[in-house]
Amino acid sequence: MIDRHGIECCDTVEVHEDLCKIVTETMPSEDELYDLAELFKVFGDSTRIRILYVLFESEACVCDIAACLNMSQSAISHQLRILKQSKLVKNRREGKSIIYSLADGHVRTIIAQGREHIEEA
Amino acid sequence: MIDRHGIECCDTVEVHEDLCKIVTETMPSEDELYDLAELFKVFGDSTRIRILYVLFESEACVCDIAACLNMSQSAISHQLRILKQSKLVKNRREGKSIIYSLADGHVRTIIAQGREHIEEA
DNA sequence: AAAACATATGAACAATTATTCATATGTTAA
DNA sequence: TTAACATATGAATAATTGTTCATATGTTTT
Repeated sequence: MIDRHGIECCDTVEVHEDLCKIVTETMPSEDELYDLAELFKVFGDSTRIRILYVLFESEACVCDIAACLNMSQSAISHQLRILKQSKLVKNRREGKSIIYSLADGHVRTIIAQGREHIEEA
Repeated sequence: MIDRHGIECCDTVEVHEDLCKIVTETMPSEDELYDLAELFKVFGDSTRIRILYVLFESEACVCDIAACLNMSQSAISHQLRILKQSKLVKNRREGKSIIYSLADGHVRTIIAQGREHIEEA
């Protein structure tokens, strides 16, 4: 049995083909897989996770977050942009400041599940 | 008010300092933040997500997974190594093959939450 | 109006990473 | 033992990404 890369494959052909059939049926679309990976990439940076932990406690403006995390305004602003693009965070203007807050309950759940996994392992 | 980067910060000093205090208390340790980010990075690649979707259906050997996803054996093997390091996947030998399977229920939960978030947005 | 404040953003650089290619390791069959 | 099979892995390359620096945008105060 030869796959499309020209590599011979192991001999359990029946199981093999059944599995491929089921998988191609249940696998999300290319677009959705891409979006999913993009979403998890956003969680894959400790600066962004720290920002989310700040917002777990309270909404906050950019300079508050920067001060709490002891990082530059620019770095935080760039990261907030990414968090906002993936709709994990929303913002509103209040005078000169822009106040950021969590957009969604999923953020907490996803991070909680991640921590559980790590603690178990 | 000047933060440690020498940038002037906004004027709401009281709220500001209270928030910083609470945040530093509730924020996980540096090590745990790093581990968390590392874990989510693993989900942040569509090839690895596809591999997980294969394993949602059934345990499978490397060449089965490669064939299902139409990718090279080497690419899949490299990615399985990363999935195993983060304990999302486990393996056992069976003759010439190495059979991979999900290590944990958290994998399904985390991916399900991710999909929910995307569908809502 | 100008000055000060708060945030956003483009360019650049360093660091990380996914895949390919070649090859090594380990298992089974002849 | 030798050949074939299944998987793992090191090196190399291309692509992505986080931060800094400089500067732009938008708001408020004087």
